[in-house]
Amino acid sequence: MKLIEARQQFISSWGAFGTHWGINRTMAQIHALLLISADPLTQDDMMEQLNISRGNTNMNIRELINWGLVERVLLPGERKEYFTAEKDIWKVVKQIIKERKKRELEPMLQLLDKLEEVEGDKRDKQVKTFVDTVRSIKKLGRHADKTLDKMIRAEESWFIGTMIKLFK
Amino acid sequence: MKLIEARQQFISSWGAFGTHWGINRTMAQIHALLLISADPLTQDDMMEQLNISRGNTNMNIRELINWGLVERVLLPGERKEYFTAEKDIWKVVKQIIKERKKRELEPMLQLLDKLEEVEGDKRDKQVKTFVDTVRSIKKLGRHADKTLDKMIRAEESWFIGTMIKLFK
DNA sequence: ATATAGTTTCAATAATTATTGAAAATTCAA
DNA sequence: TTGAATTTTCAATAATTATTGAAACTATAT
Repeated sequence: MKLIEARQQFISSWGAFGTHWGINRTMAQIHALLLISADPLTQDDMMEQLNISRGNTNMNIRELINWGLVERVLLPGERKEYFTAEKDIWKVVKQIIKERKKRELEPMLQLLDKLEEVEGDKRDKQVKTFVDTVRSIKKLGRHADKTLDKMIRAEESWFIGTMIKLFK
Repeated sequence: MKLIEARQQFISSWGAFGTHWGINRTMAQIHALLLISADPLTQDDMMEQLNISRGNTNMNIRELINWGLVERVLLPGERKEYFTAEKDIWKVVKQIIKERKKRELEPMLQLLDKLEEVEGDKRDKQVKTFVDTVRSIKKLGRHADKTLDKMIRAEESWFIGTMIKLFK
């Protein structure tokens, strides 16, 4: 397979993969393109390579910057802005975990705290089932939260080494 | 907060949560409803409680069954089908991991194997960047795959105990 | 200051995805 | 069998989400 075709496939499946995880296709494709580009790219480079409009490109680049996955690079003497993605995949994964934890897991845990205090007689089967479900989700959620916290701070080598020992 | 309101909030946020992870709102809401229902429900129960059509209910129940999160229950003497969700949250999490691993992680790893064999001179900067990126994603992906395999087989108590020691 | 290159915004539109509801198929009891 | 109850399918429609492109804005060079 030629490089050009392999790149195309990579970008396209990264995009499809993203959509399965609640990330829009274009955002995932821009990320993919930057991951496999040796040098920083301009908006126009991305528009051309991915066949997308200027507005779409711009919005999704900024979203990737918000996620901490892409950064602006200023090349000396150049007027245009360039963009580059973190290439260290372990760092990328940690960054995504960090963001999703903050955006989704933490608010969910806060809600569960509130819902656990529902009024009513625990001898009522419906009340009991509700409270039990909320409690058990909360318990697992809190463990996940702590575990992910530690992962975010861990080195890849440590992580992989430990996992190998643990799960051998 | 009254039970009725708490249930409503739980269902609604479980639905919103799902949409952030590529799961459709209705499917997540049906799952939520079953999780907090003491007894099995019929399609009509769900239609009424969630205000959704028969077709939508039916399709999403079957999808939940495909995911291994819900099962049909036949009550003696009853003509109608009843449905119930696994209440053990650790089992639910393991089942979701198992399915997503099979549906998304494994095909991605297969693709990466193929893409790694791209033609071209490794001294070419573009080729090198592409291959390096593919390799590093593959490496981390394989570790994740193995780790998740072990998780799927683990007991919750074992998992939590180990994680606490590990990450204390 | 003005012109030009570059970036951002956002209303309009397109594309995608979810939902409905009625018809078809299935199941089961009489 | 027949027919009522129940489940399933799927074309049509609605709702949601993504994308465009042109205008507004900003930064920089002359």
